[in-house]
Order: sequence, then structure tokens, then C-alpha cells
Amino acid sequence: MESGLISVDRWADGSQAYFLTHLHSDHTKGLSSSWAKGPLFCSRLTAKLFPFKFPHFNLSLIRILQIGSWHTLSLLSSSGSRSRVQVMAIDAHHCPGSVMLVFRGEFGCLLYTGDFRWEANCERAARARDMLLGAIKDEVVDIIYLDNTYCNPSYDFPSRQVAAQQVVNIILSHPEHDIVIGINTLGKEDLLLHISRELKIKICVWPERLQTMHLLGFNDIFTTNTSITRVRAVPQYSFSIDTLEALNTMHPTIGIMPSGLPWVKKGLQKSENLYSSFLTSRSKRGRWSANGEVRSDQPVTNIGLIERFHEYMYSVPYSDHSNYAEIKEFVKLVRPTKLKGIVSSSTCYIEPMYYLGPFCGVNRPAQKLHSKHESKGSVERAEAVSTKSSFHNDNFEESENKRIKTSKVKSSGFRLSKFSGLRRMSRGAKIYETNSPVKAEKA
DNA sequence: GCGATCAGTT
DNA sequence: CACAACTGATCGC
Repeated sequence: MESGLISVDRWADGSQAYFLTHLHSDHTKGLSSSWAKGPLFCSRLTAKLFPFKFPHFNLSLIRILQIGSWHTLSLLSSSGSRSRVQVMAIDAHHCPGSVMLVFRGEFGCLLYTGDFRWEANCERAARARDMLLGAIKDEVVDIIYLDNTYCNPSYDFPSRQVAAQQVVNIILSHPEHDIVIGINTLGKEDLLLHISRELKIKICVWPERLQTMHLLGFNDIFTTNTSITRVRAVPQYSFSIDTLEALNTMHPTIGIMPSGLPWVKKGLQKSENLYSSFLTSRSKRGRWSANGEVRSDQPVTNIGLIERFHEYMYSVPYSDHSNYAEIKEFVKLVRPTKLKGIVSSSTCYIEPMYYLGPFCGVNRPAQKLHSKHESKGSVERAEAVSTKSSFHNDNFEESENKRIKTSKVKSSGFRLSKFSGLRRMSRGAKIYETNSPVKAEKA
């Protein structure tokens, strides 16, 4: 394999520059405290959090990318000549420190989103949007390496703002309960801040998480003292129905999982009314206890599901990844020549071009302005294609499921080692080789 | 002790 | 069941 490469969230040998979009463990697999393969570029905040995750990391290898500024690297091609590469980091709004990366060079212009949430109507998103448009205004983006986690029209869930308010409503409807919220080592801070602000209470976290909060600059909102607040965040992995049942033998407690499982809609495109609130239907069915819980006469603004899948446990669709509509908006904004997914999941991986191909194309500014008039028509055409596609996709998923079920049956009685082969593949990409056309591969 | 892989959790 | 993000066990060095 040729040398002279750039790697993003990928840590194999052979690159001259390594980029980290954010500090979640599925993007740092292969990174360690003893890292010595080359310079590592990341945002200032990621760099600040770095020693916490990798205590003895050689910090002299870290290069900070100023958000919104072009940085120029000079890489050595195999022929010995220098090749100039420019890179800009842009806020990805996924977790603290997370960025997307725009690369320019003789290979063209590439955009690596990392994990990202592209929410409209938020100041921070507007800044990122302006930055991105500024960065690519004179470019044609050849490839987006896309966070395609929820790149499927069936993934529909509300903004984090709305989901956070849903959490607050659940807490308000349980005035006598202790509240336990499952979170990971990084991310969902905004949710906790929202709760703290709305309810005017501190949030309890575990000691390491408090350190992280302090590093992030939140000094007065969080505590490790369980006795001064009824809202507590705990590591998601250590949080189960069993835990809650045990807690409930001491004191009434409910759990909230701000993450993502059951928003997958089954009959979504059917007559199922998107706007009929799950809350309402639940309370009609009497699944909510009577005393002061969420009432059915409140304004129905929640589109995503709040699911109470256990007496003590709620699931709220608070996601740090973009939903399908947001991904679509993003692709329409950038109009890349091509898309590649950076996530390939065990089941139902859909090639992003399958749905979003219609939104790719030339992104020259003149055409963007022009397209205003025609956008309606083109969107409608695209929707038609998309709808059609989803039919095929349903079939695809179904057959996938059948296939897996079949293999399950065939090997019943065994722990399926076959499954391990189907598990999530690691993310990241080697996105540039000098002296060769743009080339990418999943790790 | 370290890294990689696998298994299992919510 | 689905997913992202994570811990923990085990193996080879």
C-alpha cells in the first residue's frame, strides 16, 4: 500500500496525518495512550478532553484545528513531491468537540461529516451552515462521507429541543419520583442543562462525569451529591430495569433513556396520523397513572414517540445523530457529486445514494440561486422516487430479516458466531492517497 | 501490561 | 427487534 495518506477516525499504519472528529469510543478504536503513528488533528475542545480519555498520550502529537479556519498541510507523495492539502473543521453539533472536516487538494474537495446533527432553527446550526457554505462556495464537493446512521426515511424524530422538553414533562408529571437518566461519557449535556434550567435544580452525575463537566466549563450545575437533587444521570450501560426495580424498593424512581431505540415506525406512511400524540393515545388507553401525569389536554406538539416500555422506564427520542429529513437537507445544501456512508451497520445497511442520489449534483452557486424557482418541482420528483424506493427498501429489510431469522433457526441451540461477522463494522476512512485518484475505503 | 477480538449491555 | 456507545472477558504476545 502506498504511503502518503490522510486518515479520519481510522488508526491503521500508513498515513501522514490523522484526524479525529470526536472522542466517542467507536471512533477511537485503535487509538491509545501510546499513539505514535503521526500527528493527530482535532478540535480544541477534543484536545482538551483528550488526556481524560488517554492519560499518557503524547500531547506534542496533537494539532488543534481552529473551527472555521483553513489549515494547510504539506504531505509527501510517494514520488517525493510535496502535495498541499487544506482542511477546515466545522461544528458537527454531535457531542462536545465534534467536528466535520472539509478537505481541499489536488484530489478535489471532500467533506467528512463524522457523526453530526443538522438541526434547523438553532443559532449554532446557522453558524455551522454559514461556515460550511463559505468553505465550499467556490468548490464542487466531490464526495460527502456521510453519517448515515439514520439515513432512511423511516427514521423520523424531533429536534433535541423538543425531546428535551418531553423529558422535562415526564419529570414534571412525576413530582414525587427520583429520576434516573442514562447517558454516556460524552454527549447529551444540553439535555441535562435544559432540565436543570427548567426545573431549577442541580443534576447529579458520577465522579468522572463531573470532571468532564468541569472541563466543559459547567461549574455550578452538576454535583455528585445525590441528596441535594432528585435528578441523577448514570452511565447508560449500568442502567437497567433491574436497577430501577431495586431502586423502587427504596424510593419511587423512574428511568429515562434519552436515546434511540423504538422510533422506527412500522406503518408510518399509512393512515397512521403522525400528529396524534403518543402521549394522548397512551393516556386514553389508561396506561398512564392518574395522579398528575401528562394530561391529554395539553398541546400536542410531540411528533416523536415517548415510549414507556416498562412501568419504571421511559424512552425519549433524543438523538445526537441527524434524522433522515436533516440528512436530506444537508445533502441538498451541499449537492455533492457523490455520497458515501461512514457507518455500515450489521443489518439493513442502505447505500446512501439509494435515497439521496436525487439530491446530489452540481453545486455551483449560480445553479443554487436558479434552482429556487424549480426547487418545488424537483423536490416533488425526488419525493416520488424516494417513496418508490422505500417500497423496495421495505422488501429489502424484510428479506434481510428473513435471512437472519433463517440462519438463526438453522443454527438453533448454538450461540451464533455467525452473528459476530454481521456486527457493526468500524467507522472511519482513509480518504486520500497521493498520486492516485480520490479513493476511500471503510476500515 | 498492551492491543485486538469477541460477547454482551442498555 | 432496532442503534450507538460502552464494558468486560479472553487470547496472544
